[in-house]
Amino acid sequence: MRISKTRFLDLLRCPRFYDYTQSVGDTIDPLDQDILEHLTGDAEDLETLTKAQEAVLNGLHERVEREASTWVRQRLGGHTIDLDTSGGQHHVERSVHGHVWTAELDILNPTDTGVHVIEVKASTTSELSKLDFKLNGVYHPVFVKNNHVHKLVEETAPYLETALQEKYLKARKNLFDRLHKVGRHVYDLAFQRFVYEGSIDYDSAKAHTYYLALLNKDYHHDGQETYDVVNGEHVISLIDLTTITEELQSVVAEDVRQVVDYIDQHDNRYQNLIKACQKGTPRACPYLTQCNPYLKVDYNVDELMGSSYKDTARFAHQESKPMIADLDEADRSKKPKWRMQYDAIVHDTIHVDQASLKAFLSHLEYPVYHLDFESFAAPLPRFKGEKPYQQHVFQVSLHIEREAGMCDNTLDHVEFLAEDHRDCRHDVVAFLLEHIDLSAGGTVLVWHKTFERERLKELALAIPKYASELQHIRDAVVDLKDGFLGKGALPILYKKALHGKYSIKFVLPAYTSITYEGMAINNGLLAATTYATYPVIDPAHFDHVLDAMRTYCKQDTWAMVTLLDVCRNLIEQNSTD
DNA sequence: TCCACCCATTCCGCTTTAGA
DNA sequence: TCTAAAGCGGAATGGGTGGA
Repeated sequence: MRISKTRFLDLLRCPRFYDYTQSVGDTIDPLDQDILEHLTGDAEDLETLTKAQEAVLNGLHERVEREASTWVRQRLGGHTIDLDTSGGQHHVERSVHGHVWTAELDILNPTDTGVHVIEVKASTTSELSKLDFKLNGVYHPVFVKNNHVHKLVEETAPYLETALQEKYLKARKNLFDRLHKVGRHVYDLAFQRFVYEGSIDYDSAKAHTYYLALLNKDYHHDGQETYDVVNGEHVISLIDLTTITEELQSVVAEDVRQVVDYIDQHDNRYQNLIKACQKGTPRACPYLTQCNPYLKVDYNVDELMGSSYKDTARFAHQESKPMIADLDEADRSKKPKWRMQYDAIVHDTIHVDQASLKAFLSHLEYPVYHLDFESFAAPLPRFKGEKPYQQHVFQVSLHIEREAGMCDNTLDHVEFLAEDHRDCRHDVVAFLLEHIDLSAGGTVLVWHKTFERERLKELALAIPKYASELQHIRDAVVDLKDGFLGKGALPILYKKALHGKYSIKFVLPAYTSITYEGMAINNGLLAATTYATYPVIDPAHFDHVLDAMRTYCKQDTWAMVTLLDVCRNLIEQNSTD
């Protein structure tokens, strides 16, 4: 059998995976899954994209590879074999235990002194820097950057004092965990190395260095066409993982052996929900609901608020209680929220914390500006001051409610939409300052305030001239979600239709009749990808597409107007009792 | 005076949730 | 893919107490 890296990692999940591929068949084309994973993380939301749009999105990832390639040539010299060379990515394979293991090396870079092998990831150094640890209030790095290359601190300062050593080893251990955010990239590289070093292409007489190429989270673009070093930072960071991947070779060899055993054994025994299922992530096992059919059923224990996959595994598997209604008194009393959810399902109770809801509403000042941003995050920054994956706001919707309940869907609505890919930050700021007037008080209402507040902060940084005005808007932001979820041990509002969730996707159908069904653009991710693919949209349809985007964004803020009304009505009903 | 022990508080890392 | 906030639980810290 030929086993690619992706296939190998899937088979390694659990003993049962191989049997599923035999009996159920592949549920998702591995190639498609890779594209989806990189670009959106949610397969459902991409269904309406055309092939041309998919190609554009895929190209964004390829651009990162090209930048990495350019940077490798500049930094390390030599001659690179990559996407753009005749053969494309360098294919390698190795025969072990009667199977052929294959890998595609993103960049192979032979120089006079040795060979560099580089795996490019379209993710940032953010998680890498989170490995850093604190001792006595002082932060210590796990990777040290020298001459634009990150190396393990042990390779630059080998003698660490004992207390540091202990903490360091703990942080370092994450690099060996293939399910860890950084570790999975390291493991990928280690597998590439395993295959490469057993292939006919490998020349053991040469020195080999293994790098991960990531986007540098500390890079701020200078707005130029090409990516040069700006303030000592380059958009690509190279991580030297030669030592770690060397140590990982025995682990990979053991895992390869393990996969062969899984294939030979045809083990289809009952499998508990484990971390390797990657539930709730873009890398979730495609057979998750085959192993755990209860996950498809409404009101299962996975809906319990604040529960982890371990809780789900314990209830559903160990204790055979897959439904919230199955929970006994002891389970329910563990968390007030769990009891509330149980009551909502079993007794159909509707939870309303009148006092907290009143308090929330009394804090609102009118006019209330119902605000929503749509934005797009490009892996490679496009405009001056932007970082990799920085969210660029391209659309704003605003419903203005002058007095409680006084808001017309059309008359009190204003919007901004960028119709091309030029830097629109100034336009967005001008729009906000023109329409949001807080001089006589007022509230800026959003759903999930972290998002809009971060964008306002970035806009203030990008356009310092209006920093204080933007800060003023930012200070006036109130999260409508707080009126539902609240801050206490129990939410302010709950009913079983929420399924334990407070995203707009669940709240809207639970409390209103507003629906996004039948809309060409019906979620934020689709709006963002549509913006990203402007250049390939058929000009004959372009106006139609812009209309669809406007309709969607307008509906988002109108939904908030409606939900605020729902809150007020819940109070009124009670006070007339 | 020292130290073991208990309990309460704080710190820290990890996970979950939400937005695009 | 990214980010921040919040919650959780375990580890670390620190104060008080009592016995040697």
